[in-house]
Amino acid sequence: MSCILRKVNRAARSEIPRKTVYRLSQYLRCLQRLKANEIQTVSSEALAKAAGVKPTQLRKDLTYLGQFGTRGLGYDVVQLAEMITSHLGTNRLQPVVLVGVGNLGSALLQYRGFEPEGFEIVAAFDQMPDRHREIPLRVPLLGMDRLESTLSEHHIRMAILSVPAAAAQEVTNRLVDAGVLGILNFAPIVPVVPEHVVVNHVNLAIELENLSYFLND
Amino acid sequence: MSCILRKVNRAARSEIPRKTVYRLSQYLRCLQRLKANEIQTVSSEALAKAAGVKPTQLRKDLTYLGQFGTRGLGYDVVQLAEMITSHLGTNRLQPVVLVGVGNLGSALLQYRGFEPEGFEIVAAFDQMPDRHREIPLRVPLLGMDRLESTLSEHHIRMAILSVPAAAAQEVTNRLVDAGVLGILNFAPIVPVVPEHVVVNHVNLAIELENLSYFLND
DNA sequence: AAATGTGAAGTTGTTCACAGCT
DNA sequence: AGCTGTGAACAACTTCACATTT
Repeated sequence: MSCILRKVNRAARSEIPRKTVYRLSQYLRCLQRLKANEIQTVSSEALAKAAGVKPTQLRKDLTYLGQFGTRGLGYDVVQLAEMITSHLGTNRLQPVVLVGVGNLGSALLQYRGFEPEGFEIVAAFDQMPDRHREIPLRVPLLGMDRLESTLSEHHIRMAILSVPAAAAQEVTNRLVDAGVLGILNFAPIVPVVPEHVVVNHVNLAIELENLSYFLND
Repeated sequence: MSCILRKVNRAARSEIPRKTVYRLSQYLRCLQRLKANEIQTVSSEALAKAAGVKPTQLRKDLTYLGQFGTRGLGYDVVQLAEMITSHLGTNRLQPVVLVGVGNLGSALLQYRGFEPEGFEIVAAFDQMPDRHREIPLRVPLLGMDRLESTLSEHHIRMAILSVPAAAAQEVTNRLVDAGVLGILNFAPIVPVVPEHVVVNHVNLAIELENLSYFLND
């Protein structure tokens, strides 16, 4: 998405750099695989290779969490994983809503990869909830009139936005007014939001286009 | 994908910075909307706002393409769009394959958003092509044994990788050996590839996790 | 007057080189 | 000996200030 697009509207809670936070998530995934294979210790070199970064960068990133390695040996897999989780994880296990169940929205509902990471899509919304869709849905699909009530009922703080460009700003406004603090935006526009709201952008078409640019002719 | 993850394995073809290339795609999308609304001229301030960047950054980015604005006036929408297209677009209208038709792969096949940007998924591959899937597929779904022949037949240069982590490296090797130069990777590992191959990463779970980190408690 | 184009300054992120533990 | 931790050097990216053009 990669890349994909990102935007963070305000200062981070702590002084951990934006990009480091991002990579910590990656490290955590690598550690989880190591743990599954019952590997107990890992060097910065090995872990960095698995995460696709340089060893020095990994070590620098980890210094933001404190000192955790054993010199001459490496890092304890379980301990390091817990360490990262405790920094990243306070906000996890969150309910999320998805707004806009067209092509992409349906696709995202179909995808179950959010759940293992602690995010549950509790409801989906669409202007035409009864429109025929080719896939069976696994969450309640509600009309837009139910948006505000559902958000407040479940104390929703995060939303996935997959509506068409034309509707994105208006829907964003409603989400923000109803208390949403973070939006994962798949719409191909950049919605205007207040300072306290964070928007991360994902645009698969741009990712492909970007990839194609970097191919040699 | 914002983020989402990215990795570019080699020097860019020209001297346009990585991040600028990325933003040029965004500018192009904004220009296309302006064009659709029959707006003929746009200032760096207006276009930058639509793209979610600062005006000076937009102007600096455009510098890499040459001088195109009229001082005191702004940019010609059509002309600027063509300009950007001609820089980004040489590699577009490309056939792409998708490997790994599980949850996420199905979701991506369902999504038709690649096509307007000139990418066509010509075939999908899976280890179990006959496994029951909940959605109807719109492209041929073939077994992995057909991978190499299809790639060479269609002169495929780009692939979307959505296989499980355990299979990702092996599939990547086969893609690379069969001549694939660019991979949009949704698998939660970083595959090792030769220098000349470019991999862009997209990880939706990490995007959500990252978003959640930046919410205030 | 209004807006672009751009060198220079500032900021952020990455890598190096090596000191310091185990 | 091996590997981490980190200040310092380096590189990339962003923003500013303002000259320049229409």
